[in-house]
Amino acid sequence: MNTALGEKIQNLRKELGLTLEQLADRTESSKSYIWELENKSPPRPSAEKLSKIASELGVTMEYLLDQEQKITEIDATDEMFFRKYQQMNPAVKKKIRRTVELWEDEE
Amino acid sequence: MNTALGEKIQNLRKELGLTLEQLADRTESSKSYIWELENKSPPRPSAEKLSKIASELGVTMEYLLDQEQKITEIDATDEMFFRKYQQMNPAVKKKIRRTVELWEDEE
DNA sequence: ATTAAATGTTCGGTACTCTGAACAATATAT
DNA sequence: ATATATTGTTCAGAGTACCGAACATTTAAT
Repeated sequence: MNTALGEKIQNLRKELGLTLEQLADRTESSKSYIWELENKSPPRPSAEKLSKIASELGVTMEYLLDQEQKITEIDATDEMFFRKYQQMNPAVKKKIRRTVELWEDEE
Repeated sequence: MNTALGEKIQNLRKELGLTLEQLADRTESSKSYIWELENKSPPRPSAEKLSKIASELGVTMEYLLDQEQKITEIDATDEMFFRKYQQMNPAVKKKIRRTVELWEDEE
């Protein structure tokens, strides 16, 4: 059985191409526990753990917890793009920003 | 002994003129537990509880937890970039996304 | 000054978080 | 096809989040 929180974590983890162990290491967790969060019900992690996990996945804790789909003006595709962008290293980010500036006025 | 999180909760609670019992009732907690959070060390509440408490106190979980940890605050520059990106028309957005994908693995 | 009401504190117990280590499955190489 | 490295899954147990109920202190009233 799968919960909303578990699905979100798993989706984000895979988007970032991380294994359970990698995410576990980066969040001072065990991989068995990350697995439980993703697959077992109901996951009820500590605020500390969830904070680290959210941070590593590039989202807020609120996003992970929000049961009902948050009604936000942010389009899902854009959001995914932004997460991906955020994870990139500063030099590449800068390059992207400069490039985008060139296209700023394009129709 | 008092921790950062405990102090923040207590300060906010008193600012709002709430008793332990009132805050407990509004967050599906017991007053003894709220007291522990405020006064005992180290407080390590579940994400669920902290979410309700933060919501009731009118702050984010991140604010309550924020101290030395909190690695990935959303960078202001990134956020500005994202705003700009969102305003652009769909065709250009797509072009940007494709470009970024190409640079995804760059050093 | 006494009493009652409201608020805060302590404490024992239950249920659950989180771990390490073993086991299972899948991917990758030879 | 077989071996081995990588990733995912299960599980027993240590430690603690969280509760209810008793106890203590402060506040407010008479």
